[in-house]
Order: sequence, then structure tokens, then C-alpha cells
Amino acid sequence: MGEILNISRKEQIVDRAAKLFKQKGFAATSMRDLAAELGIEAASIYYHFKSKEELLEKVCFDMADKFITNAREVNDIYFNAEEKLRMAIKFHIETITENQNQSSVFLSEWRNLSEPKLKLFRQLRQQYENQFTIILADGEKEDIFDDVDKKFAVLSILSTINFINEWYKVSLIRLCMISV
Amino acid sequence: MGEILNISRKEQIVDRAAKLFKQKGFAATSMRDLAAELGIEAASIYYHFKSKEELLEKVCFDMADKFITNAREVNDIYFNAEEKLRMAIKFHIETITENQNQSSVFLSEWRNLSEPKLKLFRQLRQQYENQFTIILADGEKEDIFDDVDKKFAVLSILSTINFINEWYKVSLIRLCMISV
DNA sequence: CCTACCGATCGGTAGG
DNA sequence: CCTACCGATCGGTAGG
Repeated sequence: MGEILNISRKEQIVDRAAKLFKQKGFAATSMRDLAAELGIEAASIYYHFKSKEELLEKVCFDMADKFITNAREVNDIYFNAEEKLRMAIKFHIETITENQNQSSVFLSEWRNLSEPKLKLFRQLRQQYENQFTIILADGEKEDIFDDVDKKFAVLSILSTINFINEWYKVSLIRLCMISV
Repeated sequence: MGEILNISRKEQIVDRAAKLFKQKGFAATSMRDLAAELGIEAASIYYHFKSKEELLEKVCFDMADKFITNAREVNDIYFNAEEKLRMAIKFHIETITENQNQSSVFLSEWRNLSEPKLKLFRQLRQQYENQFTIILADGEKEDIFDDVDKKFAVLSILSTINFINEWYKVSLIRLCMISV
């Protein structure tokens, strides 16, 4: 029971941390800022997390997990490359729009990670991008996609959909979802 | 003479500041980091600039100036909306690729500005975006562009070309420039 | 989860 | 441009 309360408290802290990291940036957010947001003292956060960086790691790697899990699911379930690409994009957009604060941190604040974790993060992101590269290569084999520079194409696709996070407001509904 | 040396020193400081702000983020860059980069003491920077924020303002507003000047030039010289759009994009890309560090700061670190300047910055950026909106509206009147959501179209265009800053390496030439 | 506190580092100033 | 230094704030710890 204490356990259950504890878990949700941890989640609440991560949630607020993501909000502040997005708003002010990781470096400009102090543990005192975060504590004030939670209505507790800064020292109390250290009962749940051992450092400020651990909070950043949690957000970044949880998001990386979500993205990679989605990509694997796509490659497991769907067969046609066009369908795969469509679903991969759809999952990506859903993940972003359902986790806007965490997505901003994943997209912009990850570089504040320090070294062993920073390298790991880059690897996971690369893994995710590779899933898209594979889909494009499949599509080329299936003769439904042109032979393009895959690395560039993947970065273009991702940057375009990541841009959604800059204008999408939850209140503005899933307008674009309908047409997917 | 001392004046001339002074000016170039100021420019050198701004240049290195932009480099570090891009690399580590504004908040995570200390005046001591910047001083080390310049081979001087932190206190010495305050002979040239009155605060750390002044450095950020210099970078952000110099870039805003460049973008807006470009947009005005386009609207002064060219007549056809398609030509205008093409040139506006070309100037934008040139400005970004020729000032990569400063562009990153302009695109990502501006939110570290504090209040009177932050509002001003947002206004300037809006002014620039409006220039693109006008071009799209002109094109619609000239019957060469479709009737689209202009605000969304402008943000899409800019986010797409701003993405260049994330993969473009100066050493990789002006390959894309050729085709513009 | 709090009080009380730490050493380090920060942006910035005085005086030269 | 430097030395010397400041008050404030930072991330984090001890002990309860």
C-alpha cells in the first residue's frame, strides 16, 4: 500500500520534472523549483531519486523505450512496407502527442545527460532511426518506394513529425489522426 | 585603433559564446567556461559585456535582424510570389548554414531570455513569419498557390528548413544550394 | 517527508 | 585585462 503510494509519487515527480525541464530547460530547473511545484522541500525529492540527473535519465530512457517498443510492434505485426511506414509514423505521433512534456525533454534536453548515459541514449535513438531505415529499404525492395538517401529520408520524416510537438495543443483534438 | 581591436574582441566573445550556448545550452554555460574558451579570466568578460544575458541577447537579436532584413529584401526586389518564396527560403538557408552556432541559439536558446527582451524576441520572430504568410497569400491571389492554412504552412516550411541546422556540416559543401 | 546544513559554483563587482 | 572577493544559489547529505 505504501508501495503503491510510493510508485505514484515517483511518477508524479517525474511528470512535474518533465514539465519544468521542458519549460525552463534542464540546467535552469533547480531541485528547489521542482520541490515548490510539488509542494514539498527539495531534500525530500532525494528520498525518491538519488540525483537531478536520474530524473532526466528516467524521462529520456522511458521515452526511448516507448519509441523502440512501438517500432518493434510495427515490424512484428505488419507486412507491407507502406503499411509499416504509415503505422510507425502513426505510433510516433501518438507517443508524442500523448507525452508532450516528456517528448520535449527527449527531443531537446537529452544532451544534458552525462557520459555513460549520453552514449547509451544516442545508441537507442540510433536503433530507433534504424527501424525506419529498414522500412524504407523494404519498400524499395517491394518497388513501392524510390531509391533515396535513406539516412536523410529518415531524418526528414522524423524532424517533420517531431515538429508537431511545437504546435500541437491537446485541446485541439486529434484532427490529423482521423486522416491517418 | 584600440577601438578596432575592441570591436573584434567583442565579436570574438559573442562567437565563442554562441558556440558554447549551442554545445552546452545557455544555462549550463558559465562565464568561467566562456572565459576559459577565450583564454582569459571570467571577470574580464564584464569589461566588454555587462551580463551573461547580454551575450544571449546579442546572438538572438543579431540573428533576428538578419532574417528580417532578408525577408524585406525579398519583398523589395522580387515580384512573383513563387520567386519570392524561393528566394526567402534560399536566404533563410544561407543565413542558417553560414551562422550555425548562432542559428542554434536563435532557434533553441532564446527562451532563456528574460522578460522585456523575451517578448520583443517573440514579436520579431512573428514579424518574420508574417513575411512568409504574406508571400503565400500573394501566391494565392496570383493563383499559383493553393488556398492552405497559412499559419500552419509557414511553420511547416520553417521547421523543415531549420532542420537543416541539425545535419548540415559546413565541410559537406553547398550541394543542395546548387539546385535552388 | 522535514530541518539544518555542507562545499562548490555561480553571476557579478571593486579596484587596480 | 587581472586579483580578490561578494552574496546567492546550487545539488546533495545527515539525521531524524
